[in-house]
Amino acid sequence: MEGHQEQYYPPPSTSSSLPLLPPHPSYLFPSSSTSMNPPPLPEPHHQQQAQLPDIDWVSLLSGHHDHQINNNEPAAMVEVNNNENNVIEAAQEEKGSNKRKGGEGRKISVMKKASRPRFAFQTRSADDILDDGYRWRKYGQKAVKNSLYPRSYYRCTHHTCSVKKQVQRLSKDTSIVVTTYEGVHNHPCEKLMETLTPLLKQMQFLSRF
DNA sequence: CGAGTTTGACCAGCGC
DNA sequence: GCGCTGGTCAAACTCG
Repeated sequence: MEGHQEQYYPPPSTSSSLPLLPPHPSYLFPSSSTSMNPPPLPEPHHQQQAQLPDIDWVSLLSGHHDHQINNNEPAAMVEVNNNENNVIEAAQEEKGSNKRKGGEGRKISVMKKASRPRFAFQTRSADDILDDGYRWRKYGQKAVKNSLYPRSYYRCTHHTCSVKKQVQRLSKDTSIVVTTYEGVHNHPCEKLMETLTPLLKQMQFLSRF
């Protein structure tokens, strides 16, 4: 686990009743529909403790399933802050020249994985896919050990954006969907722009008077 | 026909 | 070294 620094939301030591929210688009956009209802915020920490089953967050975030979190409190949200470096772009360039399935490309993607911030959070939803305002393309699905439900892998469809997310439903509580975001979008959210553009125009119009 | 999804194959990392 | 597992690729397929 070198190069990883895990942060928990909320931090185990805090007594605040509301969790800190990571800068994540799902908190800006409605889920599961195009309505403007508030997005599904994580429940307060004490409620999480009472209701949610144990989740192997380390496994979720690191892709490794044998580790355990020492802290006994289940986290509502976990951020893994890695050192941001420029491996990503270098990797993408090299990836383009690599036509082989797996192989070197795989090695590069692992480097990428170790260098990007990741946020995991869970929501209660009947739908696996949260409508977070961005467009995603599914590129894989895998059966996961100790889980009845497969894990789905998505990539942001924006051509300059390499953000990924994993979506998995908990087998212990099938109403809970765990979403792990990897990376940060380098472009505005399409739905946010769609929503705000007419408002901004109206504001500009009104500000003339 | 283009964009997105499905799915089997491949590879790397890790534990034993 | 081997087997297991997670993550990714890419051809085939589906859908609007």
